[in-house]
Order: sequence, then structure tokens, then C-alpha cells
Amino acid sequence: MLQVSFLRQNRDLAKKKLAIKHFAQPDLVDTVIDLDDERKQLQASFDETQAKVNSASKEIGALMAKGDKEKAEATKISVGEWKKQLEPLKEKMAQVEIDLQNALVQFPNLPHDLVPLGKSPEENVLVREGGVLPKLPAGAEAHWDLIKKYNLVDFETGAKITGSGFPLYIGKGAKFQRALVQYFLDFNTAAGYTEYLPPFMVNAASAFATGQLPDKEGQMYHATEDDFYLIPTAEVPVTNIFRDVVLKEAELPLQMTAYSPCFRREAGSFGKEVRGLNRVHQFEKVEIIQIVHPNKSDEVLNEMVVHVEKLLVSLGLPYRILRLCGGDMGFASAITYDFEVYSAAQERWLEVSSVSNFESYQTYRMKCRFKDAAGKIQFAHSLNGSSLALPRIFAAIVENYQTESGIALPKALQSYFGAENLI
RNA sequence: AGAGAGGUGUCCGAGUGGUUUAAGGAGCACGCUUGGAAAGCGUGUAUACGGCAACGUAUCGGGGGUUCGAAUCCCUUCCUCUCUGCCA
Repeated sequence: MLQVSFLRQNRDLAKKKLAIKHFAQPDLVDTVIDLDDERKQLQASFDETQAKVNSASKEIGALMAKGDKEKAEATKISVGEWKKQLEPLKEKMAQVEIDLQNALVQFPNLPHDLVPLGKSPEENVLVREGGVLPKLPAGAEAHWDLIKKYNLVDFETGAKITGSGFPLYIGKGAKFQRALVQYFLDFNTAAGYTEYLPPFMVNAASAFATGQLPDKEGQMYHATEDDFYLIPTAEVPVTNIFRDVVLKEAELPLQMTAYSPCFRREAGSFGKEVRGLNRVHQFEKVEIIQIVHPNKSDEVLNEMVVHVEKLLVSLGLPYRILRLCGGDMGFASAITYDFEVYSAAQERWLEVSSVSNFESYQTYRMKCRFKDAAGKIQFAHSLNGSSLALPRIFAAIVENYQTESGIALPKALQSYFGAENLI
């Protein structure tokens, strides 16, 4: 969420930056400032009257103690008058605050200066690429055929149990998932991240704090009986650890990693784009999250990008890193780098990680602050990234490591899987 | 799931309608004292909003109510603990 004080001081800059994100209602900036002016005015007169009520009430107490009942009763009457004035003020103030809040949550985060202009994925900027394209055997197949051939994943039975997009992993396929999770977590903790295993459902307050609510309501599964939401990513529960918390500056940076299943309704496209493991409703992911000093977030973002890159290199997959343009970025992000892995058999790039700096957008929304050396309270910055999302890594490894007689494994995974080859 | 007990500041903890301006203690910070340390003494020690400021307003788990006045009374909700039940 953007801060009114910032919008007030940077009215034109904010509008310019919102335009980069293709935000359709620049005038909302003015609306918000007007509403805030109104709120201030209302509060001033409310506070003034309330102060009169408070001091008169105290006076009544003193008069009663003295036994001056007559004067006490007279004071009660004037208090009654003031309270009548208070009622409409209170209502109006509550309404203005709701309006202000409703307007504020509509703003996406402002883009970082490095964010390229552009509207669609084609306008994302290639930062660098690495890895080598594999030489696939003749008759190389896409992962949806390979997993069937080797009985690693059964979509039909998953659909029978739950619905489409809920894959059932079997045998070596299931074990491979477990090996990947274990490897990713170990890789992250070795780099200093603390491992968490969070709840997989969150309440509405948590979903609001990380920006899933109110605008992305339909993308989450909702357990209505208890009003819990199934998490779309571990970012939600883990970042919320620090909701309404004032940290000490010395505690920063906080580095967390967590495995979780991710649940996404993903109302969307059909066909090749979503075939096999390319897009599913439930998938496994290991996430990295940092809460840092605002001065450090640019630097930390780069560190996180390098961290994820090293992980991809260790898997021997051909990859590229893109800096997303304003039109392709997430709502809450100030700057995002996407990692894509080349699926040789599908002949297309698959997004496997997205690393973002949210700056103070989430932390303001969830009141995650820290006390600096001077004793001043400031909002921290939050960042997160996948390291990594499993299904597409699974797909890419199965495709890129296929041989004529089976599927090989990257060296780094062999000890985790307990064999040199997947098949 | 049923019954009961609770939720107060950084922490412990007092507080059943009015100098509570939340006692007292601990911790922490600063100062005094000291050769140095401990002890002792003194001062300070939540957040948000409004205001140039003085200061004001709100907050005793959350929300609502009663009252001139609520940490205190009522309703509601969440959470924790104990016992019982159920369960991997």
C-alpha cells in the first residue's frame, strides 16, 4: 500500500510512475489527498470536542466527590450537548476513513527506476543468460509424454481424486519431488536463510497484508466455514510472521526460507501453455523471503538474484534472467526479475522463479517496522523469490536430461535422489 | 467438541465505575557515585493520528454496547491454559 504522505509530497512523480505500471486512474492520487484533507479536518474538530467531554467528565467526578450534586448535573447537560455533536462527526470520519482505505488499496506499488517501459512480456529486458542447451536424442519427447511413459505423474487419477490440475506423483516421481525440496532448502539454509514450515492456510488479515486481498480474492481457494485461505505461496504466511511487529535494527536482515504446497485457482488459458506440469492448481515450491533495512533492499535484491542463479546453474539447466517491464510486473512489486528455464522438448521458456523487491509496499500494509539507531520507527523493506518452483523444474529436468533409455540427473541431485539417474 | 480459568506496557504483575495522569517490580538507556566493577541514587523508557508547538485524541486481545465517566459492567468474537472427549 502506498503512503498518503508520500503521494502528498510527490503528487506528479507518483502519477508518472503509476503510468509506467499502466494504472488507469491517475486522478485517484488527487482523490486520496482530498480525502485525507477531509479526514484531518474531521479529526481536528472531533478531538477538540472529545477533549471537552473528557475534562468535563473528570470535573463531574470531582464535584460528586465534593457532594456538589447540583453543579454536577448541570455539567452533565452540557456534556450531553457535546456528545450529540460528536455522533455525526464520528460517523462521517469512519466513512471517510473507509473511502480513503478503499482508494489506497487500489494503487499498485510504484515501479523502481530500473523498471523498463512496456506493456507485454515481449518488452521485458533480458539481463543475462547462462547454461548450455542440451543435445537431445532423436525422438525427444515433452515432459507430459515422458511422465506418462515412465509413470512419474498421473494427472487423470489426480483429476479423479480432486479435479484437473491436481497432479498425483507416483514412485520415482514422488521421490524426486521430495529430493528437490530437500536440495533447495539445504541450498538456501547453507546461504544463511532460516528454514520455516508455516501453516498452509491463512486468515483474511494475513492475506490482506501481503496483498492477496482484496484484489486477488478469486485466485485463492477459500475455506469458507472458517474463513481461511489456502496459501498461493509460502510468502504469505512467512512474511506475516512480522505483521504488526517492531523489530530492532540489529535484527535485520531477516532471511527466511520455506517449503510449502501452493494452491492457485488460476482461472486462465488452455492448450499447450497449461499442458502437463506447466500450470497446475497445486504445486510445490521453496521460497526465500527477506526483511531488510530500506537502504539495503536494492543490494539484497541483486544478492537474491545471484543466489537463485547459482541454484539454477547447479542444476545444469539453460536459463535466462529477465527484468520485467512495467506492464508485466506484479501488483505489489517495485521491481521483479523472472527466471526462465529452456524446455528443449517444448522449445519454449518456462518461468521457474520470480524475485521481487516490494520495498515498503507490503511492510506498510502489514505494519512491519524497525527502530533505527536514532530511535526512529521506520518501515522495513520486504523481498521474496522462488528458489524454486518445482513443477517446471521437474518438467525441464525430465525433458533436458532425457536419454534414449531413460532420464539422467544433475550431479547436485544424485545424492538427494539416491541414484545417478531418475530412470 | 464439552466444562472451567485467563488475555493489562519490553517482561512480571496490581487494579470490580471517578486524582489511574495504568501502582509496584524487573529489564534496558543515560547520568551521578567509583581506581574499575557491582551495589546504591537520580532521570528516562509504547504506538498511531492531528497540531509549527504547547498539547490533544485513540489504544488494557479484537469489535460493539451501557454510562456524564469503563482496564473495571454487559454482549460478541479471537486466542492461550487446565480437565474431559475425539483423533494422526
